[in-house]
Amino acid sequence: MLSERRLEVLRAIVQDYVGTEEPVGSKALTERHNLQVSPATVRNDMAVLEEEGYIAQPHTSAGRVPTDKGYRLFVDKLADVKPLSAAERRAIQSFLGASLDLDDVVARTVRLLAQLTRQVAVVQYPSLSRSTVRHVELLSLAPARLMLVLITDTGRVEQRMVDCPAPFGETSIADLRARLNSRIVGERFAEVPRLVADLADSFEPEERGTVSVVLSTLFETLVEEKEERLMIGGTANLTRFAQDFPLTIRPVLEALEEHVVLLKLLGEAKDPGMTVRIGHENAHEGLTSTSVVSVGYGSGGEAVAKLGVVGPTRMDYPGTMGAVRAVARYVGQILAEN
Amino acid sequence: MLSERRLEVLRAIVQDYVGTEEPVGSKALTERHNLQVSPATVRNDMAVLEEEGYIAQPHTSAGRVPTDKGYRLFVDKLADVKPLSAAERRAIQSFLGASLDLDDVVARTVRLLAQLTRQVAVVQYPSLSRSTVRHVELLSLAPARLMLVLITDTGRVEQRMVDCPAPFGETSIADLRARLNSRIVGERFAEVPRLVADLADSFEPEERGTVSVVLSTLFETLVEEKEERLMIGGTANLTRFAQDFPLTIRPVLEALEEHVVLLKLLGEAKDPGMTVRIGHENAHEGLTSTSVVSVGYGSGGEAVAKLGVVGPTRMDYPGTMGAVRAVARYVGQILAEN
DNA sequence: TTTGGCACTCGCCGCGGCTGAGTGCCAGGG
DNA sequence: CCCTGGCACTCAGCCGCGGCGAGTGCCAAA
Repeated sequence: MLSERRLEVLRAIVQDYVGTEEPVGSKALTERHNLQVSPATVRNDMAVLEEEGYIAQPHTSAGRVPTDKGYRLFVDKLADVKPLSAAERRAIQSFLGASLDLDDVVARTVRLLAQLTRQVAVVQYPSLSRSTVRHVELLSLAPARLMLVLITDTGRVEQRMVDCPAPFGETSIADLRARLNSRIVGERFAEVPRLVADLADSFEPEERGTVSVVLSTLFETLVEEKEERLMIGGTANLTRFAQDFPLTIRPVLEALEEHVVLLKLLGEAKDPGMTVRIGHENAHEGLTSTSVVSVGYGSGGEAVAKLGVVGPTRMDYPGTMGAVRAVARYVGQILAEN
Repeated sequence: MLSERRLEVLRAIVQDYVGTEEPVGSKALTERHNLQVSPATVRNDMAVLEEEGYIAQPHTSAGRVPTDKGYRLFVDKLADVKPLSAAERRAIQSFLGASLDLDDVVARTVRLLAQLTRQVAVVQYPSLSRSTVRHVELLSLAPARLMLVLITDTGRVEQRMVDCPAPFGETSIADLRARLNSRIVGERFAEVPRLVADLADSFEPEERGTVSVVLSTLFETLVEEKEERLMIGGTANLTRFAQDFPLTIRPVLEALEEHVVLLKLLGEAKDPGMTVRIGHENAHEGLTSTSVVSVGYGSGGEAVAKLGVVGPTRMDYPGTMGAVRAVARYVGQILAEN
């Protein structure tokens, strides 16, 4: 177990390094933080911290830099989430308050988060399986062609074409529509397949085939494929780390374009509260020198999706966590009002 | 007017520079292209070309580099669009062929274009005002709350909430829905406001207010605000120009995040065929060192939107133009089949 | 108009020395 | 036992230097 002062030294190292982006030495530390001890003592402490793997030197005779393990300790034990300033909160409220529909909410949230944290923002659309059904609509576009529209309580709208094996009359459509709605409105999407499993049985034999095709294409595609969408923004912020540029930024941009990767990443954060994944804790190769701060959000009590930011491991964790959490809360509020 | 050989020299310079990314000198030119003249002659020609502003030297005693004006001449007079290889065409077809719906088509197109050109791809969603109405749907979500869903012939679906001043009965909704559909199905969106202007008049006085609110919120928002959307991809390709990195890439990423800017850019390209804007021809400041190759696409004869790529002025114009044109054609085909 | 020759320019590269921040170690003192 | 000041050592980064070579412009001859 590390002594109180050594933890304090680690905290100081993290703070200074985040601020200056340069390896920090013992002398600078004692000057910038009033540690009440001499540089020599700090040196000894740093030697111990290095021994334990919390910090490292880029090369001999340079200052120290926190390791992933060091950041982890910092985040877990040494840092508090920094609340936003009143001005920032007002900015959030006025910016998100003017949203028109779900697409707009998501788009604005991404911009806002990128701006507040000066990092790359990622916002997942409210997940279907965790939302409830507000309305189902069936439209006949052509004799054997239907369009199915789903509306969720979070305002998300999904539609899909369905090609029927045989023409399907208007009255049958109305019938199916009514039955679908009466069965599943207010239910969670995850429950829908179960709830409508036997729906085809109650139709005339010659219509049964069509109904079951509609139902299966429908729920398969909606639940499985279109389930997860997300929007990212603020990629220009990546250029702020001029460091070892092309090498660092390339794999990150590539990873960000792979929405599947990001969704998996967000999905792995099981904690419904805030999750911070640091450096190599991220499974994906392109993101091993970045940290991901994510949190669930949703209208009312439950989280229906996640949002967060991706930035260098050398980031301002307290500030970022504060911004992410605050934005998540306001978005939840906006969705609930909808 | 430049002599034939001087044009040939310019073409050779552009080709070599695009290939090597390094200023090209007179000797290298005569070696790599069989110009049948000596380096000294080429030097004289280059002096003239520089005089005329087609090429420039980064610094004394270095090779020459094409200017924007040089690229312009190259594109206009010296280059042919390079058709794709059979393999590439097959790739396009199989990749786009599997698309499910419009979102999917657009997403796949972006990926495809980015991959083919190894540059940043931009695809605009089919514009509403240039599409025709396939179907209009009105749903009652709550007594005084409607949802309006528009489906276009290109498969695009737009929805919007409408808060009514007073409750609106089911039969009235059905009535309005039927009248709307009978009036505007098959018509262009741009015509819709005109076509339904007098629709409210035919309703009972007490419903008139609601109907007109529905119509106005509706068409205003849809036509004006949600008109233009686009998707971009392949930003990781920006990292291929390691050159003066952070400075170059930053403003481009910023510009790409401003969809409004890109839409304006695409909109300015009046030519329904292919348009190439080189360097400073792009009004936006962040894009003055990039070129934009864009082309309209659409189902059937008319262009309903644009797609293109953004890359460094030093790009393979013939190849890029070939890829952009080919992709646009296939996308049009896919949309027409829908 | 083209060509070979020639002197000149100047960015790039590798070398070597200097500097200074930072370290590790040690002996002395609370 | 822990802290402290002192001291020698290390090494990345910076600067200036000289040589190299690709490339140029000019000129006189064909």
